[in-house]
Amino acid sequence: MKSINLPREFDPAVVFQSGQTFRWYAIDTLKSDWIGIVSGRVLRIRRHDLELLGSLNMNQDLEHFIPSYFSSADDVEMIERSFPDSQYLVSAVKQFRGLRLITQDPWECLISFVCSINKNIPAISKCIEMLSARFGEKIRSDLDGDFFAFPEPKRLSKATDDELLSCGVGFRSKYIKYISEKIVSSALDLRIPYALSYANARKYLISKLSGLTMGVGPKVCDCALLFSYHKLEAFPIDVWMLRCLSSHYAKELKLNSLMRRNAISSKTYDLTSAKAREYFGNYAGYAQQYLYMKTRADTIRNRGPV
DNA sequence: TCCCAGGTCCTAC
DNA sequence: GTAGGACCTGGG
Repeated sequence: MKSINLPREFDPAVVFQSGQTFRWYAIDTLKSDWIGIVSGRVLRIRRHDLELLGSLNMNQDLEHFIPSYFSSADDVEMIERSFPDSQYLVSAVKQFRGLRLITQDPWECLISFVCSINKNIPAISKCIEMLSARFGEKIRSDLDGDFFAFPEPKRLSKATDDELLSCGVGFRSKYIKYISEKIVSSALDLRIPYALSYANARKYLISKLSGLTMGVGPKVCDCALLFSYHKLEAFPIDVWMLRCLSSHYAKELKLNSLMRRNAISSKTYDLTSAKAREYFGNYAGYAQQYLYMKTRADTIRNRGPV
């Protein structure tokens, strides 16, 4: 299997620890060697080369898939030049050089971020692994240990509540069921948002999936739009971004007392993310990701791992 | 043991 | 319309 070159501005240790994706694992202490399970494939990255170690279908077209998954067409230098003049953002970009927003499968991304609700990152990864091991197809590979693809909507729609609960999804089980049933019944078509603008794609997903105990609120929706549909204006606001915006951008964004609690209303969310899009520009999603990483790193340095 | 986690939904006011 | 609480479960 010949190896495929990755984008020049790409640091796996940054990209895979940025909370965009939950199925990449460092296999050396220096974090230069990684294994990931992506869309039915087992991939390995060593420095800047990528190999395919296993797949549901060995004839898969990696030459096409890899540039798309790693968003090779993104001109990161141009994106950074488009950012506003902000010292905090400049230092974040410097600290996390090599970051890219990857382009994942929307279904896996959506369910992963539904699983992320009120969980920490290690717990999210574990939950997704358990779902895959229980409901996903086994991937043929030469490596020790078994690898499983992320389960298909059809399989999850048939899962019983007890089966889902055994994977640690907790109260999110009903969300997972509803969403997969909507896809199986064609009431929701995850291909549609590709062709829509950010605003319309968001309207589509929210109209199909918000309320009615579907579990997709503004934050989960923005994560799907940014991390799988590559809508780079999307600016997901979570607890970390709330802290970041209120500590560093309260004046620039004219925010008043965001941090009432560890949550914001959907109206405040929409207002705040609109201001952030205006301030950070067309690539606000990239700015968000740099800021997310810096805010977490600063917090961890001050008070230990979170 | 306790607090909190890449939020969302529901209820009471 | 919105503030406050509940929610499964597990990591630290």
